[in-house]
Amino acid sequence: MFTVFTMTEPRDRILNCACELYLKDGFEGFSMRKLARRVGVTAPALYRHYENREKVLLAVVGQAHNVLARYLYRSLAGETPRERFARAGEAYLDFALDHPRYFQMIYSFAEFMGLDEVPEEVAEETCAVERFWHDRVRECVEAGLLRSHELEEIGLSLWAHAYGLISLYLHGMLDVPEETFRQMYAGSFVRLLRGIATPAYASELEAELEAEEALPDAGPVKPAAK
Amino acid sequence: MFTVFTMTEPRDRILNCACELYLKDGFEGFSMRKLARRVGVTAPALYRHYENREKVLLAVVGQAHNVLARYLYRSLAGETPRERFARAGEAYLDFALDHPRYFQMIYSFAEFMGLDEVPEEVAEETCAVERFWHDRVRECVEAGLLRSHELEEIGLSLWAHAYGLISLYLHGMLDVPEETFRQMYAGSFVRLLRGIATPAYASELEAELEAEEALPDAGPVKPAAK
DNA sequence: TCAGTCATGTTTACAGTGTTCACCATGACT
DNA sequence: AGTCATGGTGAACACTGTAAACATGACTGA
Repeated sequence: MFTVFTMTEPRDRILNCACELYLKDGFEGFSMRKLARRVGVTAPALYRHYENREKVLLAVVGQAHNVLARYLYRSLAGETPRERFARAGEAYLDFALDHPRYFQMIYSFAEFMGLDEVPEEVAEETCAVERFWHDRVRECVEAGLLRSHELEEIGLSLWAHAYGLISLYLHGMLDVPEETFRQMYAGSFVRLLRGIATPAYASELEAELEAEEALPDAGPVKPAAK
Repeated sequence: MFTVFTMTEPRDRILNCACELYLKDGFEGFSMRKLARRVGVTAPALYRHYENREKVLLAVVGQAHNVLARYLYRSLAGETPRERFARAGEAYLDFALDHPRYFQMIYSFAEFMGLDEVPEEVAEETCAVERFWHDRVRECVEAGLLRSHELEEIGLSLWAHAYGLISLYLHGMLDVPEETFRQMYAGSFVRLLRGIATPAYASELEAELEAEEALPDAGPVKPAAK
């Protein structure tokens, strides 16, 4: 028995194919019959392993969250709170640009399925992302970089801002090339940062901005990340 | 001929019913046969007036944009740039909370339909919203409230931030009651505002914040709107 | 060895979808 | 009176998600 594929549990084989199919055809093009063909089986067989289409896609959302978690986790390799913070912002962007369909899936699943409540599992995983942001903020508050007022809500501001920018871009509302968007993301990040930074850190950012303006074309793209 | 309804063009009757149906059943529940029943006609008849389902929904997106435009337009009644700016932020929020389905439709249409390009008409109308924000920002820059650097991108920051917050809330990711969310929106708005305000306006905001903290429960909910 | 059970598949079927086609009524204009 | 566009109909096609009934083959206990 050297063939790994036939060894894998049917549930996992289906999930793998479901991810492939979703990433290729998107939500609209995802049908149980197509999935079955890909798995090499007829459609009703899938119902032995997943209750229905919704549950299959729910599993795909889980995968999407796993991938996001890997990206975010990597940012913890940063050595200072400040660096971890900046890297987390980049990681979130990288995830969204590398896996746009996963990004959309994470946030639009309920909308797509026509549910008016987000399923428990999804809500939990989303909550984890929120906590991750919150931890990065708390660290920076303790390091004297960010204001301590409304600690809870600062994380939300950052999250919403990043999500909003990315979402508008992915929805095709911005109509700029990817590299340009990365710069806009970084720039916008700094603007928000100025609003939540302690006076000390804010004036530091200010200095970086002025230095950048002195040599406008050669300046660093992401001052906050340095 | 006193009956207005039978006088209206069939295209408009269909559009009206389509809006009703979409607002009631959402995207997932929107079918041509249901629409036909509502109009009082069989499904194929609809194709005399609209090329296909996509075009019908495109018309609904147009309606959604009209409603948004009305909300934004009202904010122009503000007497100073600063007030118009604050009112625009409120109007955007009001629209989203009053018509969540329209709000989602505006930004998720292409995603829902499985298109990878946003249709021309939608792109244009979205562009108009962006310009509206841009105008509010420009006014405030000229009035010495907002920094003049990166004028273009400041509008984007504001738009993305507002969109992100609202979108997360509507997707059920925030799990707070509406009134709480309104306060979070206002608070987050001020945080970003601090990052894009001129030093003079920023210190003014700072003063308001401190005043609010002096009497934490009785303070105004939206200092930026006053 | 044999009967039984369980996991996993298949075939068939149903109701619903978007859309097309061939056909038919009606009312306006030549 | 005849023509023609307008706006409707019913039947049909190729899909969809999903349920019910049935088949098969591996594993188990007697």
